[in-house]
Amino acid sequence: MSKEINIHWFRQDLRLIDNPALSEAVKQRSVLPIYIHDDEQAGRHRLGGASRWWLHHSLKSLNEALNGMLCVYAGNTQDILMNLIQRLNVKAVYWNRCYEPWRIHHDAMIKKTIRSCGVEAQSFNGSLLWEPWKVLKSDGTPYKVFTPFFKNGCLNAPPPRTPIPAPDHCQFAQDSLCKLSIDALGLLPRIRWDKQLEPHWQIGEKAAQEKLKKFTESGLIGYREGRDFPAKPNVSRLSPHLHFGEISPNQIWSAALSLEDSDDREHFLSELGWREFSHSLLYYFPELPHKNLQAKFDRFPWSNDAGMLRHWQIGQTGYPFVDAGMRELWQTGYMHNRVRMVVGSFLVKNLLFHWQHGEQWFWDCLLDADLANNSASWQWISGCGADAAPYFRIFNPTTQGQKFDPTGEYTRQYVPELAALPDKYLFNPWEAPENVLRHADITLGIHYPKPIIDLKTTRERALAAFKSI
DNA sequence: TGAAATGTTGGGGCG
DNA sequence: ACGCCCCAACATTTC
Repeated sequence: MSKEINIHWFRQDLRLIDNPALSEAVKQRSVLPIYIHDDEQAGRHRLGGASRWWLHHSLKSLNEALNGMLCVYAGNTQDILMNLIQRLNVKAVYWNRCYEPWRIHHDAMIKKTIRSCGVEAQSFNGSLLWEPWKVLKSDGTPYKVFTPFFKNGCLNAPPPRTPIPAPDHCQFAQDSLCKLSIDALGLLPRIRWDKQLEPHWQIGEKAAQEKLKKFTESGLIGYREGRDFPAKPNVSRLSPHLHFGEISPNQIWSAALSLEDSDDREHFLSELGWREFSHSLLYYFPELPHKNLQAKFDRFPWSNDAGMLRHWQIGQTGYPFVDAGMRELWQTGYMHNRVRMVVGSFLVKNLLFHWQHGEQWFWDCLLDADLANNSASWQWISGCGADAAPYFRIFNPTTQGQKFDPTGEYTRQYVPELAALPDKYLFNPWEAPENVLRHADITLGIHYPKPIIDLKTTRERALAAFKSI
C-alpha cells in the first residue's frame, strides 16, 4: 500500500496563511491539495460571471503558491472525493466550512459518507469570526437586530482566533490521474468582457495581504467619514478577497485591533460585524435568498417593466449618481457601498422592482458576490429584512450625489458624457438651463438620457404601495 | 447607513 | 420703541 496521505479540500479559503484546515492537514502526513469545481447544486446561485473570472485567477495564484501542486477536478463533489479515497491511501479529509444552505446540507452528507469508509473527515472554521451557532440571545434564539447581535452577542463571546501562520513544511502528495488544468474549468467568459476588469484588481493571497496593509496604514484613517464618499480611498475593497478566502476575517480583525483605538477603527470593525450578521441570518433563515423575511412584503405590488430594469442595469436611468454606480459595477465588478444603497433604493422604491431583480444582477456582476451579504443587503435596503432600513427611507439620488460626491469626481469618471457640466447641475442635468447644456455639448435624450422616472411621483407611489400592505 | 413637510426661533427691514 | 412680516436656520414630525 502507498504512503498515507491527507486531503485538504480548498473551497472559499484560497489561502495558506490562517487556514485552520490546511494547517491541520499538513501535520504528520503529506497533503493532497485539491479544488473541486461543482456548480450544479447551487441552483440559481451558480457562480456569476464576474465571480468566475475572479475564481479563475485566484486558483492560478493559489496553485503558484503551492508550487503547481494544486489538483483540480470538476464534477460531483462526493463522487470525486470517494474516487480519491478508493484510489489513494487517504487517512483524512479536511476542509473549512461554507455556509450556503445547500453546502451545509451536502457537507454533512459528505462527512458521513467519508467516515463510513473509515476515513477521518473534519471541518474547521476558516471564514467567520464567530460561528453562527455560538452567537445566540440568552433565550437561545438568534439575533434579528444588528446592534445587540454585535455588541452583546459577538463582542461578549470569546474573541476570534488569532491568525495562524502558513504551514512551513508542506509535503505534497500527488494524484497521477488528475489531468485537469485550471484553464479547462472554463471559468473565463467566451466573449472576453473580463478584460476591462483586469486593470482594477490584483488577485490572490499576496495581493490581499498588501491591500490590507495599505488600508490599515492609510485608508482607515478617516474611515468613519470618508467611507461614504466614493471618490475617497477610505474603503478597503477587500470584499472579493474575503469572499474567496484569500484573506480571513480574522486577519483583518487582528490587523485593525493592533492599531490605536479610534472611532474609525470601531466603525471598520463593525462592518466586519455586518458580515457576521448576514451569515448568521442566512444560517438561521436559510430562505433568506428567496423569501422576504417580513411576510407582509409578499403582498407588495411590485412592478415589472423589463425596459425599466434594463435602463437600471446598464446605467441609463438619467440620474447621474445611479448611472455612475451601475457603470462602476459593470466596468470594475465592484460598487462603492454608499452607491449600492442609492442604486438599490432606486430600483426597489423608485422603479418598484422586487429586490430579487437587483440581487440577481449584482450576483452576476459583483466580484464579491456572496450569498449571505448580497441577500441580506438587498432585504435590508428593501425594508423587508431583519433590522432593515424602514421602507419609507427613500434615497434621493440627486441630493445623495451632491452630498457624497460634491466635486463630482466619481460621477464624472463613470458618466464621462457629463464631465463638462458644472457641479451645480451634474446630478440634475434636466434642470440645467439650455445654454449650460449647450456649452457642455449635451443634448438630453441624445448624449445622456432624460430621467426615466420622476422622483417625486415615484416616491409617493412607493409610499402608497407600502401603505397598501 | 433619508427626505420632505411642518414647526419654531430670532434677526432685520419697515411703517 | 413697537408690531408686523419675511425668511433663513434649525428642530421636530411624518412618511
